[in-house]
Amino acid sequence: MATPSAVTPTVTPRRRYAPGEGDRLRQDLLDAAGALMVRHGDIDAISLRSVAREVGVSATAVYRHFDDHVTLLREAVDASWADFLAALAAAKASSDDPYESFRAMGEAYVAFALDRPGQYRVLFSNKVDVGVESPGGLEAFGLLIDAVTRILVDHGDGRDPFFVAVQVHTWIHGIVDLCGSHPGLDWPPVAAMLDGLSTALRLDP
Amino acid sequence: MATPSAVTPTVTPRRRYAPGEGDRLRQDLLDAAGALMVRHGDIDAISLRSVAREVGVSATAVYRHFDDHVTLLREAVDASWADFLAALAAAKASSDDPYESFRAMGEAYVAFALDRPGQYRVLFSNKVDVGVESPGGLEAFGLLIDAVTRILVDHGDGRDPFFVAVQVHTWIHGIVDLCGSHPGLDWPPVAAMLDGLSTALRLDP
DNA sequence: TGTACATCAGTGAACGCGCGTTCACTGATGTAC
DNA sequence: TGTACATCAGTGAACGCGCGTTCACTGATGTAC
Repeated sequence: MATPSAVTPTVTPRRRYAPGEGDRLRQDLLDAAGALMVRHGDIDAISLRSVAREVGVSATAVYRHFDDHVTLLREAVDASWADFLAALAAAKASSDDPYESFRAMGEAYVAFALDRPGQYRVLFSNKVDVGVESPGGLEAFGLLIDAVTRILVDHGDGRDPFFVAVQVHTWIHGIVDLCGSHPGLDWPPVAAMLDGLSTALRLDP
Repeated sequence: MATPSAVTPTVTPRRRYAPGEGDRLRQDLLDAAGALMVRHGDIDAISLRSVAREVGVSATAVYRHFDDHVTLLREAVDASWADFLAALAAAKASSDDPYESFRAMGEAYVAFALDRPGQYRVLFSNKVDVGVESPGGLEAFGLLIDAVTRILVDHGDGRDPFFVAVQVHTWIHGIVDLCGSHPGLDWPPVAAMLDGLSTALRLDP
């Protein structure tokens, strides 16, 4: 048996950034933490050393850019919220029609949650003992209230937009969280579930 | 300053079980694991040593009753499913009226989830990389399909009971998971959300 | 183009900790007499 | 009632591991000449 990779090792060593470019490692670390979130779906499973390993750097190098482990994770979570918010905002702005805009938001929400269930879980299924609320979540919820309000106004529907938005959010969260957590079961198609949601909540055109 | 507890230590040492009674420690360990689930809401946070510590026993003692760490946790999760199932079944059987029975199930579901959010999370918000489906979950879902079917029949409603049961489950899961994960936000009252659910899904009398 | 050098991106050894698991053991208990 | 003893519930030290964090350091890079 020849060992063909004896000369060319499988892991090419990382090239260090040039002086002045060192801050790029900071972004690499945040990206790596995001990738680990996607893979593990549990923020507690993301160690400082695993992030460094993912980038190909020693654990000590992390301390050049972040105060400590929790600071790194906090920033990575904030970046995930920004991703999520951007996806939702783009979907919302994709149409002037309230119904199409709402529907696009729902699809973007579901797509984000099912494409990256781990990352979604980190954002929305936080630990019981977490204390602080993320501003990203509130901002995303604001987008939803706005979209629902436009539909209710269009319908001349007197329901409370906040309450209906909570209904939409709890339901859609339940759909993606259960489907994402138990992909082995044969759920109805997501599109059918979204149709069922907007019909039941009378948010159809 | 006197130290009044110098003679009577705060932690009274555990009395060992008598010969022949040793199996009782097994139940104590499962109970302790359940208590830690309630507290942490994350099965990965429950170490073998923490369960032993909770009971007041050395880590080694666990091995007299369980093969290893994962066997202990698996049995503890199974016991939690049994708890949940029993609560749901009792609520279902509490009335012959399909609507009252359904409503009682909903309230029992919510009560379980909000009283013990950690335990609920362990059961329903499993990790992304978990492989096996629990039979307890399927059995509980069977109860729900049955309850929904009775209402649809009573209504002469032709909808697919499975689909409607999935709608109920996803929604109610979303409600308790979001409310449980973010208790700091001012959600509408749970009773109002349950009313909204049965109205929107036309499961009212 | 060639070389000396200061900068600063990144390293590697070490620490104390909690973990799962093993091993040989200890000593409280109920029972037989 | 009193004592010797076998049983077996539970212990404590030890292991190798990955973790977060610290410390003193190294050596690749771009630049000045």
